[in-house]
Amino acid sequence: MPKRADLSDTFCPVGRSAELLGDRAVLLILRDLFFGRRRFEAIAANTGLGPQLVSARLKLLEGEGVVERHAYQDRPLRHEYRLTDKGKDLFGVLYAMRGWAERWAYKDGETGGGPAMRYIHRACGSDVGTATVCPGCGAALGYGDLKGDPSPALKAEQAARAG
Amino acid sequence: MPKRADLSDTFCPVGRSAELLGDRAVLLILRDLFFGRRRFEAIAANTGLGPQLVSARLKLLEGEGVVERHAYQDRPLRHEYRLTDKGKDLFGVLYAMRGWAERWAYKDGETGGGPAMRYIHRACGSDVGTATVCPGCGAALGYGDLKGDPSPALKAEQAARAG
DNA sequence: CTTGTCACTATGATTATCATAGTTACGATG
DNA sequence: CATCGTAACTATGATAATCATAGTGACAAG
Repeated sequence: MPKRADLSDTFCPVGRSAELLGDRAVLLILRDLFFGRRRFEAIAANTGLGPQLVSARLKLLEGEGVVERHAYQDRPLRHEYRLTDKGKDLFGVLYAMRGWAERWAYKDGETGGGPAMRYIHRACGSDVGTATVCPGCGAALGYGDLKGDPSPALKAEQAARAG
Repeated sequence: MPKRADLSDTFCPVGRSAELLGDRAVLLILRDLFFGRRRFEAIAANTGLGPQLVSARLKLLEGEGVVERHAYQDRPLRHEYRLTDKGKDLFGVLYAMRGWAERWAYKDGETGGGPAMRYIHRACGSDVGTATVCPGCGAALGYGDLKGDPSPALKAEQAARAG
């Protein structure tokens, strides 16, 4: 493609976010990072993206201050990727995407009755459904407040991709 | 690009959303639709996207049931685009993106002190900041509950693009 | 000293994107 | 009645991002 117009200097906040988030690969990598996958190969395998794309996007995310490269061993030198505070704060976006998909993107019965991914409010134990506020205790929900529980179908899919 | 892997049959809800939302043009068009721009030319002008891209993405969004084409006059025949209920339900995603950008994507003073886009809770009049729950009355916030108020800088930028 | 793992980089074919220009249908202006 | 203007597109060609596949470097284990 030709060089796309730069949105990083627009005053519109959605435009600024779109510059980073309007990209399939970025979204999938962030999802995996939130899911706890920190290693390059694990991310590449689960997302199905080629190593070149994963590499490019992780560099981009690092440059944006959303992700940090961290050596987890010295001999041989190996790195893992972690979300920074700025990165963790993107949880609201991914959680909203998940909520929308749970409500609209599945055929009846496709997930076996429940959601593809259940979230439990750690503090009170309630299943929060797709709400932004805990239906049990009324608290606002952020990353860290929630415990994800993938459905059997989702778990099987991920296991298959991990090879 | 080569044909990218299809994510519409993954069990991961973020993956399904990413198939649609992991695209700059889609995000910008949705933003404009939420902002009240319904006409093709208005969207093309404000987003800065070429007519071919706008056309392709509106067709995609229509096919996904997110947008509806609606004739607003007969002679000559003219169409406008409106969000369906499924489309309006994407507000949470765009709102989360806006919140993240307001918190992280601006340099100090760049917006003149306040947010680039203020949101007021219609029911109680509170400025909601970037919260998902009204800080004034505690209600959960959705599209329709909020009244957007662009900062002078953002208003000027949009006026300039409208030509 | 061959095999395996991890984190990448290199290469080449494919195709989406952009900028620009053109089209269709109509109404209004001169 | 011929041109101009507007809205909503479609057509064309150059450019560049993406994918699949293969290869690299550093080390450890067998």
